[in-house]
Amino acid sequence: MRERLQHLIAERLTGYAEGLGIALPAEQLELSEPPDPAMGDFAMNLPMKLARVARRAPIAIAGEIADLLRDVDVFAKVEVAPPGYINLTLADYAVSGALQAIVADANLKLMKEGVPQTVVLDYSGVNIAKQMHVGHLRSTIIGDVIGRVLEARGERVIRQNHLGDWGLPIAMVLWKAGLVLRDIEARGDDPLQVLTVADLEQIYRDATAAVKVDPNASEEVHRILVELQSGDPRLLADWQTITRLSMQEVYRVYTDLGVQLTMEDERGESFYRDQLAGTVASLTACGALTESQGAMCVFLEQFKGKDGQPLPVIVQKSDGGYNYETFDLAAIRFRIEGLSADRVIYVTDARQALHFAQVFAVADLCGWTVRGSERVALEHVTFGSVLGEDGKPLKTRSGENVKLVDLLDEAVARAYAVVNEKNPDLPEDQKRAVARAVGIGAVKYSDLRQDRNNDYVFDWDRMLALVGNTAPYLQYAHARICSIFRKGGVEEDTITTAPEVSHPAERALALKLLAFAEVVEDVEAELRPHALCTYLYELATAFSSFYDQCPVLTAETEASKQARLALCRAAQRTLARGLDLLGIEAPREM
RNA sequence: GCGCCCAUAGCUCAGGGGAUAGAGCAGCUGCCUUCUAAGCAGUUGGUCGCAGGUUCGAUUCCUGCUGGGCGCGCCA
Repeated sequence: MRERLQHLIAERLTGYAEGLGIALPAEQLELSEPPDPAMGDFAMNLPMKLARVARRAPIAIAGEIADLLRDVDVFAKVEVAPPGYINLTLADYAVSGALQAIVADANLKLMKEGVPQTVVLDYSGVNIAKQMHVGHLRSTIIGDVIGRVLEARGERVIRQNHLGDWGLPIAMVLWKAGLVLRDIEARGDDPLQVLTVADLEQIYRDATAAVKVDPNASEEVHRILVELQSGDPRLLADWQTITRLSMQEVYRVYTDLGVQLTMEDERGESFYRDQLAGTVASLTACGALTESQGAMCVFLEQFKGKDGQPLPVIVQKSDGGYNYETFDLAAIRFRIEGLSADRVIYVTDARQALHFAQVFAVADLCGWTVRGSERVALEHVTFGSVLGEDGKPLKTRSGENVKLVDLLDEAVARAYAVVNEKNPDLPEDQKRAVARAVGIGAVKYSDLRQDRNNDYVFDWDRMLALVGNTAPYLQYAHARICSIFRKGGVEEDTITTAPEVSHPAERALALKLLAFAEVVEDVEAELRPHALCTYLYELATAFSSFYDQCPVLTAETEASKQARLALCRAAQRTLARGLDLLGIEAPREM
């Protein structure tokens, strides 16, 4: 709607602008919301911008522009307000018609025009032999929302779960896990049944403790890493077991969270093991490599270290092994050549910003990102850390952090207590389903609603809140609409009436609904899910207010009832779709 | 030392060159014989960290400072 108005107004004012000697592109027209809805539906500050170049009073220009817009059909009211605003009120038919056009589209006008891009989306990136704790939530759910939004816009998304499955920590676990596994096999048991990731974590902690005090142990672990990476069959078999054991627990969490990653998306560090030597060779071929202190490095002038000297990107360690720089470089090549990516998005915490900036620069340096006349975009989508009560980021492997499964269990338990109290007549299995949707939704939303760049201190009550600006508030609005349909015996798919927009609350709701597509566009452009949360909260607020003031089933006339039902239908579909983009369920009853 | 991010109401956060800076929580007042009160309506609460600069206009952009977080050679 906003975009259509911009073009319409730009067209109308072309002649006027030319008179002032100014070109007027539609995008340059800023249409904002007036501070008070009573002033109008849209506000334009163009007169103040023109006043500068025209060297005339803004208010006079506003008056002239208002006169030019006054006879446009879609405007019911065009008013000038000091110091130089023009407030526009749309005709009811225009609002209603625009909303009807959106609802007529199965995708609510989210799909973009043009050829889809292939977007490789790297997120979650869980570590093997480590339980997911609250710090792992962010990459997983922010990445998931980005994937859903890109797909809704029509892009082809290839998800990649870059597992931490081939580094030193794995060697630590393998070192101590061998005996445990032999023991289990001797008893004829299946390790996948009897071992848990918590066990692996304990093994890891024991190993790190041993390595700390014993230099021989450290050597042993490094030897194991080399043997694993050179294909020792026994170690590989154990590694496989540990990986599957870890991932089976990860998938339980993904399922709880409604995260769309599957085994097909698993492309961990180990996947690139046979491409590492080739990657280094390719760097040599492009003349980027230098040896320094026994390690093979790429030095980039733009990155300086503490001493002010250029910082190396180490791609092969002095012991001949590879590190995560090499894995990421190999992954870039694979994603561009093997997966035909037009764009690669990394959803990783902000602390890795330097790492990715370096790795991207190396890829550019060697021309890997050039394809024909196009350049493949490599983007790091950063996010802040989850901090402990001391204000420090949660340590990755400390083991004292709140486990994700515990957080989700608690969330569902608290939600169940509320469902049980508010809606005791609901069948038991439905109560459980609602509790899951509400509890998990609350956790995801509490993270997503905040700008991703900010750190936050982990807090149970904040993450599990069920009132105020939370997922349950949005779900509640949705459930209330469904309840109207249920009580009224309404076949919602058969609604074809135009929505009603005469009451201020109806109008506010309708106008909010008109903005859905542009918000999703914005979320896509900036890769910032919290903008969608903000919008959906405002939408739910507009609905709740409408719900309070405008009876639907007992509306004064049958025509009004039908038109309000149409408005409800639009709100319900938009809320459901918006929640779906956030990966949050929208129960029809709660 | 260099680099990145951050500072807005008691708390948690939106906003981002333009009209009286907005929500949630907490506090106070009303509203359930009428579509789910997980709600609605109202109200209290702010020198937008400090100092300069650009601009008709700065909380928003620029510079400096203060205070926090993070990163900076063989962990990932």
